[in-house]
Amino acid sequence: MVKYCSDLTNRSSFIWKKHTLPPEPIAFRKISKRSQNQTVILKAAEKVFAEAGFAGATTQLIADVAGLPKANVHYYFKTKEELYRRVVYNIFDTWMEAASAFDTALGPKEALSRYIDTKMELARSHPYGSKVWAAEIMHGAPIIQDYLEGQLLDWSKDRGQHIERWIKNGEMDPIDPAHLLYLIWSTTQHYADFGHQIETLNGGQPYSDAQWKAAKRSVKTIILKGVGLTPD
Amino acid sequence: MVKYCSDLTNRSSFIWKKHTLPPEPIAFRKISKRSQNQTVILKAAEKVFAEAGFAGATTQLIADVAGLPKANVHYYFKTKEELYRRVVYNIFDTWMEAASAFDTALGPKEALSRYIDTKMELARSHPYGSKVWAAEIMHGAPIIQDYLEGQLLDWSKDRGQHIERWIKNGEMDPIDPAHLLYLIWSTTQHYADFGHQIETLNGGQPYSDAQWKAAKRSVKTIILKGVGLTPD
DNA sequence: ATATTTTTTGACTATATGGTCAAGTATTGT
DNA sequence: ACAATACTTGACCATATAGTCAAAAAATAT
Repeated sequence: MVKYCSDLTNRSSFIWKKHTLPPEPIAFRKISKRSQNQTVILKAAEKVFAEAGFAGATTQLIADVAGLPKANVHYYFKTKEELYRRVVYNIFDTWMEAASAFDTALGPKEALSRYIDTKMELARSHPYGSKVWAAEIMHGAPIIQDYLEGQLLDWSKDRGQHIERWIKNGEMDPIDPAHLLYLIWSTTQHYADFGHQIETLNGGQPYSDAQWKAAKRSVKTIILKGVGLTPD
Repeated sequence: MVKYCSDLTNRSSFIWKKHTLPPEPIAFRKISKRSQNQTVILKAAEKVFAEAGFAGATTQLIADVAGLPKANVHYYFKTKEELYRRVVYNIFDTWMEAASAFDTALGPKEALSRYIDTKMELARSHPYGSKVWAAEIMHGAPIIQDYLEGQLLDWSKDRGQHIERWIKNGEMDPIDPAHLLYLIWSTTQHYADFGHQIETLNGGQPYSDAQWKAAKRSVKTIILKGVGLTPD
């Protein structure tokens, strides 16, 4: 895929007076329009898929949230399924990128600690993505199955081997690596997927910065101690 | 609601030859037919809602899974939403019943240990219910919000106070009770909600009895050690 | 036996929604 | 300036589906 500029660049947020300012480079504008609209639509779609599920998400609602007419959404994404695919792929990419925080060059304590932190931050910053992912898996991973069997399996095996090495070296207590990973995944994602429940039990208030910090600390403390490491 | 007999009794599993066997008591049969069909429909609905989501679940599919014509489903449950409500209420009841396994009369080790065991067993025996619950919360708890603010909040507060007492008595390490509960909920439910992912990472094989046992053991080990208790 | 109530079921309807299209507008290339 | 390309959008259509209904069958009561 060719990329002329970052999707994050959003030059349309400026208001250009006609003919009073120099035109942008051609290639830039050409791509910008597409990628700009696609980004807006993808963001809206992620939210709507998360809150209504695939079947409950209507292209009309996605269009409304994106602030575009429905036909325009279909201009950029042929079908609702294609749009959904793109959303799911983006989430998977984000997650795999975060997975690199599990850096086995560091010791178990640092590696696990940083991985948990990263996952918690992702739960906070990408709650919609997390929910879409959860729903995708719960429905049998119709779209992402190949990736599960490929990249995710490889990553899990690799990290599992490092964990087993640490255990053999006496750097942490013996535990089945798979269950440790599941525990980390589930706990961190819970703060996104069940954010509504947590908010309700928090007196209807969303977590403050301090509460997020405390949550991260609590989760890290239990898990690290749980595998025989000493949290700071 | 009047109940003449348990829903679990299923006398239709026998094949009665016409006029060769004595008829069942009238009151029994009258209710039996209703509750029997309702039970079948509710079970089918739970599965379909879990696998397709509320919007994706069609009454036709629910009827097919239940082995009945669609109109018959609507005879027992006026609307799809009513059927969904009943499914969600049943799940909540099951969960609150399991919540009593968190018996604070026992010490922290036994209480937590049994609660985790019970939740793990529930994840294994009621995976569909768990998924429906997860989706309900992820979509903002449109149906179950009142129960979250009532029963679940009360239960959590109560158990939280007991945990704090244990901590004060030096029976376990200091930890915010809310995060401990979330960690237990998320981890145990993960084995239901993300069962598909776990199965994929398990070489496409569902967990055997031994694997479930090992999973329970691993989860209990990490959590108990994580709060300063010594697992067996 | 007969009346009454409950259950069954195919056929039907109203509506919502994914997707199309063609006509128009804006942008870009020469 | 002009042609070509890319984007926009209201109107439209085919289909799927929640829910209805009436007529019949079965079960139950008297």
